[in-house]
Amino acid sequence: MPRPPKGVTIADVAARAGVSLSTVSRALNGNTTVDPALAERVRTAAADLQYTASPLARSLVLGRTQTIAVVVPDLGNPTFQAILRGLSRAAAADGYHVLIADSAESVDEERILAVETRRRADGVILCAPRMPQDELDALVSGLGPVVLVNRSAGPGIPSVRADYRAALAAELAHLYDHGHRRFVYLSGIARSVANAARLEAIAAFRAQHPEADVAELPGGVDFDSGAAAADAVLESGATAALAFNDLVAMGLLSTVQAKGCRVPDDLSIMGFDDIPFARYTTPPLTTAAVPAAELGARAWTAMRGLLEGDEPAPPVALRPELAVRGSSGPAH
Amino acid sequence: MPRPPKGVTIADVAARAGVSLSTVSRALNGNTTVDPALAERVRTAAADLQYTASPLARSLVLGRTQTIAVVVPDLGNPTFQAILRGLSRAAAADGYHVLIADSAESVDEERILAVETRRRADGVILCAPRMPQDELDALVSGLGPVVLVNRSAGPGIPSVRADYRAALAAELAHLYDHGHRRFVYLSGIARSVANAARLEAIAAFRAQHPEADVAELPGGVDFDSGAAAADAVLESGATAALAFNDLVAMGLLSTVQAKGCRVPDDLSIMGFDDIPFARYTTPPLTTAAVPAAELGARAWTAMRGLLEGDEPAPPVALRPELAVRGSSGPAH
DNA sequence: CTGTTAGCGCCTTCAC
DNA sequence: GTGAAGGCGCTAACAG
Repeated sequence: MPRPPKGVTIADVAARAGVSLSTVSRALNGNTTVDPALAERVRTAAADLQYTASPLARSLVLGRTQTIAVVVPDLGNPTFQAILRGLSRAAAADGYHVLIADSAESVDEERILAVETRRRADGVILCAPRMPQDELDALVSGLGPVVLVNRSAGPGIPSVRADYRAALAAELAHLYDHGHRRFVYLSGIARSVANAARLEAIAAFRAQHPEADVAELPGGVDFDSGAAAADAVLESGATAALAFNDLVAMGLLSTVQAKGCRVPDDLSIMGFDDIPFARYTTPPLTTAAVPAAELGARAWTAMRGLLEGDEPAPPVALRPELAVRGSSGPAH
Repeated sequence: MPRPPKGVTIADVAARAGVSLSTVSRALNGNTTVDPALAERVRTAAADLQYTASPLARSLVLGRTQTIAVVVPDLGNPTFQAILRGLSRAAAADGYHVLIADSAESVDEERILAVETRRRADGVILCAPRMPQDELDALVSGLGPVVLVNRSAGPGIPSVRADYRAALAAELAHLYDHGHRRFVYLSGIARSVANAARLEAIAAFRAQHPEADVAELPGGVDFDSGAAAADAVLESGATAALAFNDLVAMGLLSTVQAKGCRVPDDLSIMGFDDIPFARYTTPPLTTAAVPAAELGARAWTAMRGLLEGDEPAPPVALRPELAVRGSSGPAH
């Protein structure tokens, strides 16, 4: 029902209203002043025919698609889902559509998809955590309107990110204040910027608290990596474990408990991200709440600015808030 | 780097190769037989100029966009995320792009978005669990290629769904076989088809086992609704609770345990969906594993068939598999 | 204020 | 096999 019967074009409307194509175009776009009587005739004709201008034809002539592309490494990752959600709703509120592309964690695909989707959209919002900096720089340089999520690349490119460094620093400080002196950090992907930021925070912490001991344990990004690290964590003698993200923390939490370790009495565990289920573990997971949906919304805001010809927005760094829950407590 | 400097058009390629526009078009599309030598010249010219045909112009003249639209009620819902993920990857494998639209749980928006995105895409895949059947029928009738997820609407409209009825029946049977006779079902949204399917399964179960008692408790779809139902469940005297979905089950699980109820000894709890975290609760949640990603992939397959002019694919109903984990056990 | 004329960039009959 | 011309549906100069 709600669709134009076959292919009603602007010419049909013009014919029915007894005016020219341009008049229809103008009346419908409220562009130039059109005689109110004619405008009305056009509008009713359009309504009768259920006419809507073809977005394709419009895009071609206007040079803009009212669409933005979003490239993410994995649609299955809760963080990107939240970003996408915030982004999508913010863009929709401004009448923009969202084209998504899942690179399946492949850097090559990320590059290809960015270029390809760019041609169907007015700009691209890029989440490319693993792409080497030089490749990223090269990519964005020729891409037109780009907003980076959790990355940066030169002053002209807006970037929204979560301040991982500050967040991990807050976690460490919180634990330190509660008497913890021996920590273990389960690192994520070694070469990611997100991991680098965590390491910076750790380095600063070590400098500030020479008596504290922060061990690093290589790991992955998922539940299983956390589970796999359980023995090593327990053997380390640490009283507190900081995981690269909530999934890792949950894997660790679940596994150490199964081995008889009491959380938080024997071991405090902190995650990172505050994915929806973090509050539902037993005990609920203490974590740094990354405002992913807001990150997405901010990414859109920056993109909209670019599209409207504003100066590139300054980088925004959202400070994750510490969500203290049951998985962390004082050291014993 | 990887982008055409400004706006390289087919004419530029033609000029550089010393041929006509048509030849370029043909050579690049491998359409008609083109002199191999010329074709090669065209290809190198195109490569030199980094030329790629404008998808917009192509879409306009060809009448297809190589894009499909997906309308979901909430991008934040793990089930739709999984569907989207499977869909997106399957479509990408066939060279199609995905335009997403989040209706924010609004039926009105669903309708509007479906119509609107349809014009920018070759077809739309619709997840509209709450839309009344008559509205749905009216909507799809004029929409062109449509595939429905977890809904159906007439023989011409392909539909992929999870067989919720069979799945809940399997859950009930499993519990019954383990000695349970008093059940409580936490219903989801009353008017949803997904809930109706569950109720059918319950009705059949009651008919088959008159001695069993299945109480219904009205509820919602999220963790909090499950938590809120905890007291009522405990007071009901049931030995097994079946939740509308995993979120509800997790809320219930967490809350009854906090009240001292032992799971599964005092109460067996079963969820529905098998969202990624279901296996990570304590104890791990028994649930019916809805193959959401495959549902998405199948939706794409059906859509591709439509796009290629095949007969509408017959409805597919994927039978969720029972994932028996720690939250369920024999009745005591 | 309105109609006519060019394109936007591409593909596809038509003649050659 | 190749080029020239027309048109996909629409908007933006131009006249009038």
